[in-house]
Amino acid sequence: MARRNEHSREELREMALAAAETLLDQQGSEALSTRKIASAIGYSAGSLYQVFKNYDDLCWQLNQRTLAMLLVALEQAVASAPDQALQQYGQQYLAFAAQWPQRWSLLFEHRTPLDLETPETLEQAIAQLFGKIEQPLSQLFTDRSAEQISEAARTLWAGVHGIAVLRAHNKLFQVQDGADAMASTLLERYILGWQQEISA
Amino acid sequence: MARRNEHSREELREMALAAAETLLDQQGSEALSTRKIASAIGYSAGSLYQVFKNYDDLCWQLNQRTLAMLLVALEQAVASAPDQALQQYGQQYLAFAAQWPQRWSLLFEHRTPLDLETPETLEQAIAQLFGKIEQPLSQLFTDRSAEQISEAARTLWAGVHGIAVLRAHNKLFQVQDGADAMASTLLERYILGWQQEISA
DNA sequence: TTTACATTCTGAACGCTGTTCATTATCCTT
DNA sequence: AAGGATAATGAACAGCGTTCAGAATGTAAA
Repeated sequence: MARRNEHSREELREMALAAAETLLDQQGSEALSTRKIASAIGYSAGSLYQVFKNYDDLCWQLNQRTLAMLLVALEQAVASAPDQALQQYGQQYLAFAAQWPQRWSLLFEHRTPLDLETPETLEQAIAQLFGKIEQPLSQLFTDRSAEQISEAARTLWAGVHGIAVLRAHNKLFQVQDGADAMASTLLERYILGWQQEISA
Repeated sequence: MARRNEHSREELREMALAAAETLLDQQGSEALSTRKIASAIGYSAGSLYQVFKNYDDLCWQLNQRTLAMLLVALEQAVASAPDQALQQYGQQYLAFAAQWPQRWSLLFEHRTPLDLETPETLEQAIAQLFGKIEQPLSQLFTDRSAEQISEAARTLWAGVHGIAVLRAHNKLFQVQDGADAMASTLLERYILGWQQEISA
């Protein structure tokens, strides 16, 4: 038996999540399992239940880390013009989905089983993500209401997300960087069209 | 033991798929299993393997039926103006995803395990779907190349799909019909913006 | 009609999954 | 050193997809 108290609760949690991420990256979410994770850190599967409520909880915590990574990646975007900022967010999002396909997939594959609600921290992270998009949008459309800005932010993010989803799931995109161009034109034309709407 | 030859191969296949659809609609893809499907039609799980190569194959055939349904649903759209046709396609797509959430989810949840390639019939159905969107687009943008039309079709469909995905996965949409409005403005502004681009 | 063959179908088995829990092993305190 | 607390295990359970020997049934030949 492994030495008792060899690792603290927090250490065990960190080790398990790190091992899970490695396994996830290398073999995909299908190959993830409590036994494999536990074995990778020299513990038995049962021990994980001291740190995680269940397998779903483990996935939520993985997703939380992924979302934190995504937010950091989006911080990298620096642009003077607000439309450039939106473009950069879009490209960063697509790049992140391409760099961490398995972790990013887990973010959306993993559906809440209805009896468990989405953790609050996850919702906060998502709200933070939307806030980032709303900022340049409100700079571009100063005369629009907060609701309209919010709706536009969700629409544009959904659009870019849809592009990432289709790229990840199948081979609808012959050209590798087709997604980048698609997101770019989507954002450009949406903004242009909205401005047209206003001036009309 | 069940009577031999009580049902033909084709009957058995049809019964299994119908039972699977019922199970899927009522309990979701997580609850789907070979044993449950077989039990629902009075057979044992092993018998399914006379009709399906494996569970993945069963899912592919389910998805094929769902895609056929979707195509039929999109046929319902009739509009004189091409921009109205696009709007109707978008609304029909969102309506379909809302009416058959589980079947629609299975279409995209179910990832190919890499060793099996996507069935050709499925790819044909997807190509058919894109063709539908390209038609009104090419009417609106007669001076654009086929590649540009194709890219725009994929972009717009990805955008609407992204909206449907986000609505299906969580509660980012307080208002129930928020998705409809989002898809509508997405299409409208994209088209407007693209026209603006051309005239520039 | 009876026998022989061919096919359909089952049910047990295998290895996997998440999860629980009595038991064991270890540490800490008295 | 003894005893209590607890960390960790490993067997167990029910479920999963999948396989396959054997049983059950239909069909055709003798």
